[in-house]
Amino acid sequence: MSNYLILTQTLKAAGMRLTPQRTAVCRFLAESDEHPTAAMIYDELKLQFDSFSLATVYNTLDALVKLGAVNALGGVGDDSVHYDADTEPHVNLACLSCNKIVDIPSEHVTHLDDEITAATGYKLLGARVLYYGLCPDCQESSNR
Amino acid sequence: MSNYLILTQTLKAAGMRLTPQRTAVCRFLAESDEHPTAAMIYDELKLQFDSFSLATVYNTLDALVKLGAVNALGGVGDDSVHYDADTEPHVNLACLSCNKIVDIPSEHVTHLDDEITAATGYKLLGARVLYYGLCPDCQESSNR
DNA sequence: GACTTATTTATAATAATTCTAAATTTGGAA
DNA sequence: TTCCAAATTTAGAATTATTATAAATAAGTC
Repeated sequence: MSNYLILTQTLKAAGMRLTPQRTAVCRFLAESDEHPTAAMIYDELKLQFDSFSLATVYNTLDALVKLGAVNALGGVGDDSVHYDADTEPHVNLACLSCNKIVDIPSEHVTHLDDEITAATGYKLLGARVLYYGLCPDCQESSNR
Repeated sequence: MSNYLILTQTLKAAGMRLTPQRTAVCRFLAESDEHPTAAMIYDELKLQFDSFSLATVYNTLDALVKLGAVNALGGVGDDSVHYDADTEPHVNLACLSCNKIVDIPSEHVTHLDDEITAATGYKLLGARVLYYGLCPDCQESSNR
């Protein structure tokens, strides 16, 4: 199932209405791999509606986060929260020089959930695994 | 070497002056396992100084984070950043209901560095592994 | 089509963090 | 020690992401 359908069906299954604004937020999230902020989503989508409000963006994002379909990534360098529609276990890897964030799959991260649940009894709702470093390109640049 | 000395020596090694305010922030961080916020540190330490400013707390914390001696944990449920003086590989586990954060050691997290370096060629400089969910106590409360 | 309720909108309110400029303190040099 | 330049602290103002509010609008149901 496409990521877009997962998001919209998640909202519907929770008894929420599928308004044009909400489906637009879901589509934008699903089609982006840029980990957008609420403001980035708003700036883009307001062009598509006669009127459109940041509050609607937050409303939709909060619902998706609470439903576990989207991860909120806070404290990533700038001071706003980035959203990631990929909730499969993976590592976010940020380059401190060029500020790109890439997703990478990880053998060990896929096992973390089970390990943590077994060790603590917490009910896990989400995770953020964020590494910082210098990407290969920027390592080169800094050597020149 | 004690955690307190690591923090103060890190500041000194970076050419920063060891003022009484800064050493107090370092001591508080080193002796706390509560992952305090800037406001929590300020509220406690202002009792020890005739005058004391939140800006000084932020100044010191920002320096320690940039130097890699402290991790900043944002987006944890309340809307302020928590600080963790333990930079050894471990999992931070936050409860979204009571906002407590606990540290837990993890077999898998200790191997993540090697795995990521091998897979990507990045030069890793730091990491934050944050899980969030409901602690056993809060799961009970929400069932009542 | 009318009704009930959820949702959207625009704006105001809140609160964490950053900025600013003046006053103070620091560590080094004479 | 005393002086000096530079770093630091302070208090408060400014900024800004997010949340709350209340009136207007749209959805889904009968």
